[in-house]
Amino acid sequence: MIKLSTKGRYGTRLMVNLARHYKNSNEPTILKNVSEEEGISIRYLEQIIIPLKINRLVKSIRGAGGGYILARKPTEIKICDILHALEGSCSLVECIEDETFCEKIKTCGTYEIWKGATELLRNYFEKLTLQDALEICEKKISAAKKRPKIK
Amino acid sequence: MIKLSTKGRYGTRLMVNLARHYKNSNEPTILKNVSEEEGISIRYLEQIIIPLKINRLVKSIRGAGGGYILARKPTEIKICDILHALEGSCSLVECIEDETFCEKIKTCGTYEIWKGATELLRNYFEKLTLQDALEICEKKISAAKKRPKIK
DNA sequence: AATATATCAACATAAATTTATAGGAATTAT
DNA sequence: ATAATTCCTATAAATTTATGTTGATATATT
Repeated sequence: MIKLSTKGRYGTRLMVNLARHYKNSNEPTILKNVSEEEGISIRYLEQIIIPLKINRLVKSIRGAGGGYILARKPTEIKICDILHALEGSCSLVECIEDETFCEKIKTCGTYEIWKGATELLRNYFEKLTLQDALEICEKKISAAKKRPKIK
Repeated sequence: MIKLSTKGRYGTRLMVNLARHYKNSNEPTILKNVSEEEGISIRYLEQIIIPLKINRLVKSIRGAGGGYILARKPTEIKICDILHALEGSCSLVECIEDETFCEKIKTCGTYEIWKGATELLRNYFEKLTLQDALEICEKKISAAKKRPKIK
């Protein structure tokens, strides 16, 4: 019903992946590796990373030894920035961004409901950064190592 | 990026429309009228109302003089019920409903982020009822009447 | 200088899902 | 009987999701 698109999901995972490498070294990360680690095809990643580059969330380095790196520190990249870059909006329904989208706004009983939900989400994603995602991620990985899967 | 589907949007508007008639009389409302008032095709409304009927949010009366009526009072129908009926879930990503959907959950840094957002939304839609939508709607309509559009 | 590695770009296409329309069968009040 | 209405199934159109192809461009390594 309310679904985050694959672009949003994959794009965020791509950014978290870059953030992990960013922390370990400043070497650029190649999409081939991201593809293998995240299980997303390179072709699709190529399409998804374009808006992230346009919005200056990542930098590309061409040629052999090239790849992608974060344009800023993980603490300075909000999840909201990523979602916004990947589709230009974070609103649940078109009419919130574009009031001409639906002529019934003036008497619609649902408009305010979707607007409230959109603001909740926007506020939530404004407060979260890549750093938060990174910390969640590393916590889970180290927990998985300490408690190795039996059987 | 994060979009409410037309089923969710139209279905909720359909329910608000029924709620308005519910208040005024107990006569069943026909989809033809809803279609004209909401600007949504009858054929599409017919499809959308099926899950609402299955989930006992509306009752249908067949034949001439038939139509649809709310199964319960507007105060007793949560927006969450409607959204849930229309797709079986209110979660932003599949993996929250179905943990087998993605094998990377154990180490994914984004899972908790989407889960948090989903819970925010769910909590929000749990607290809102059709009655709330109805009140917003009537407030707007009476405001529009008092202050008629000049020009 | 040649080679290998990557991004970059512009397409094309295919599969899946969502959105929307269409035709007619079944049911019921009048 | 007739008209009104839901109910059921099919299909069309649009969009999203994903892969494939070809080749240009940039750069590190040999």
